[in-house]
Amino acid sequence: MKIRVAKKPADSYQHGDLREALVDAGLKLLSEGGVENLSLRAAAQLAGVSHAAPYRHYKDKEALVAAVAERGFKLLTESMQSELERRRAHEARQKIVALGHGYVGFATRHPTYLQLIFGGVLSKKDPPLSLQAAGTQAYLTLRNAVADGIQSGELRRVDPDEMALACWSLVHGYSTLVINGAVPRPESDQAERALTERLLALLGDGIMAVEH
Amino acid sequence: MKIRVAKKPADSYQHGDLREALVDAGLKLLSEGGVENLSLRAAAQLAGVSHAAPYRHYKDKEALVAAVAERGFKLLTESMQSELERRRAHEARQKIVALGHGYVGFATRHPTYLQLIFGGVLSKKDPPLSLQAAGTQAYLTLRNAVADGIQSGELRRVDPDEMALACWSLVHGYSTLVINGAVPRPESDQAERALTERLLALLGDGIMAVEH
DNA sequence: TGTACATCAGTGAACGCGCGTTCACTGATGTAC
DNA sequence: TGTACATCAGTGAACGCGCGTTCACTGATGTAC
Repeated sequence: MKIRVAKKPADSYQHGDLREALVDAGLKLLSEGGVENLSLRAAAQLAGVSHAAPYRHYKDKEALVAAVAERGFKLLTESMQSELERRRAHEARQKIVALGHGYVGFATRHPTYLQLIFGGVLSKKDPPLSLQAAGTQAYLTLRNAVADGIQSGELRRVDPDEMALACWSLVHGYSTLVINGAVPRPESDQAERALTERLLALLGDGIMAVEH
Repeated sequence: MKIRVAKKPADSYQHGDLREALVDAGLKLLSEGGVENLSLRAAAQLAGVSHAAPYRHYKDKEALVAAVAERGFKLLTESMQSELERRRAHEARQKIVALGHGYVGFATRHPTYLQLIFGGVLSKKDPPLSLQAAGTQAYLTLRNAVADGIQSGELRRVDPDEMALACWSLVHGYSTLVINGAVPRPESDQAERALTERLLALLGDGIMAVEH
C-alpha cells in the first residue's frame, strides 16, 4: 500500500492530507502486525510526521482507530459488491453465494481488518456516525439481496433480518474460524471457494435429510 | 470466582497451588477487562504473589495465556455437554440445537473467554498439546452429534466435518456478532434462545423456498 | 531423634520498552488592509 | 503590490504508565545420614 503524500506543494512543511495518510498508515500497520500493532505513534512515524502531529486531526487514539475501521468497512462492502457484479448474479441464491465469496475473500485477504472491525476492539460507546453508517452499508448489501429474494418468492417467507443474520453468521463464523486457525485453511483459493459454496449450499437446502 | 488458595499449610510461604491459582486469576482478569487486561503482573498480584513468581510455573506469558485458554475450552465443552444432558436430546436435530444453546450461552456469559480462544490472541506456533486437545474435545462434541445423525439417516449424507463446520460457523458467527455489538443483543435470555433456535431452524430446513 | 544440606518457590529491585497524552514552541500559509 | 498579522499544522521534549523479563537473594521444606 502506498502512503498518501501531499497534494499541496510537496516540499511544504505541511503534510497535505495527513488525516487520510494516517488512516493509510493505520491500515498498513494493521495488516502487518495485527490490532496490537496499530498505535498512534507508529502511524505518525509511518506517515513521516512527529508523534504528536496526529492530535491536530484526531481527538485521541480511539478516533483514529474508528477512522481506520470505517475504511475497513468500506473495503468489505466493496469486496462484496464487486463479487456481486463480477458474477452478474440475478437469482437470490447466486447473489447470496456471491456476497459470501466477497466476504470470505475479504476476510482471508485482510484477516486483521476483520479483527479490528468485529473483534471487540472498537469502543461500543458513541461510535462516530460515519463509522455506524459504513457498518450499516455493509449489512444492507446483504440484507437487500435477501429481502429481494423473499419478495420474489425464491427464499422462504421469514423475517428478512433473521435470514440475513443466518447468512451473515455462517459466513462470518467460517471466516473467523479460518482466520484464527481453529479450522484448517483450505490449501488454495479455489478450494476455499468450493468449500464456501458447499457451506452455503447446506444453508440453502438445509442439513436435514429430505423425505421421499 | 474464588481464587484458589493453598492446599498445603495455609500459613506456608509457599502458595500451595500457584499454578492453578494463576489460571483462576487469569480468567477473572479476562472476564473483568478483556484480553488486554490479562497480564502476568496482574495475575500474580491477584494471586497474592510477587510479579516474578509466575516464572516458577510458566515459561513466559504465552504459556500462562495458553493455560487460561485451555480452561476456557474446557468450560465451553462443559457448557455444551450440560445442555445436551439437560435436554436429554435424542434426535440429531435436538442435539444440534442443544449444542447451539450451550455454545451461544457460553459466549454471552463469557464473551471475553471466546475472544481469548478464538480471537487470534493465541500464538499459532507450537500450541501446547493439552491446549490442542482441549480444542479438539470441544469440536468432537459437535462432530459426534452430527456424525451420528448422518449415520442414522436423520441428516443429509454429506461429509460430517463439513456439516459440523456449517453448524459451528453459524453458531460461532452469531455469537461473535452479538458479543461485539454488530448485531443487537436480544433483550432477554429467553429471546436469545428463541432467536438461536430460529437461526438453527433455517440451517435445518434451508433458506430456499420449497416448491409444491 | 537430631543435624547438615540440597532443593526450589517466592521476593523485590532493576532493566528497557512502547505507549498515549500534554505542552510550549516554531514557522509557513493565507488574509486584511 | 507590499506589509502586518492571525491561524494553525507540525515539532520535540517531557510526563507517567504498565508491561515482560532477568537476577541475585532468602528462607521454608524435605531428605540423607
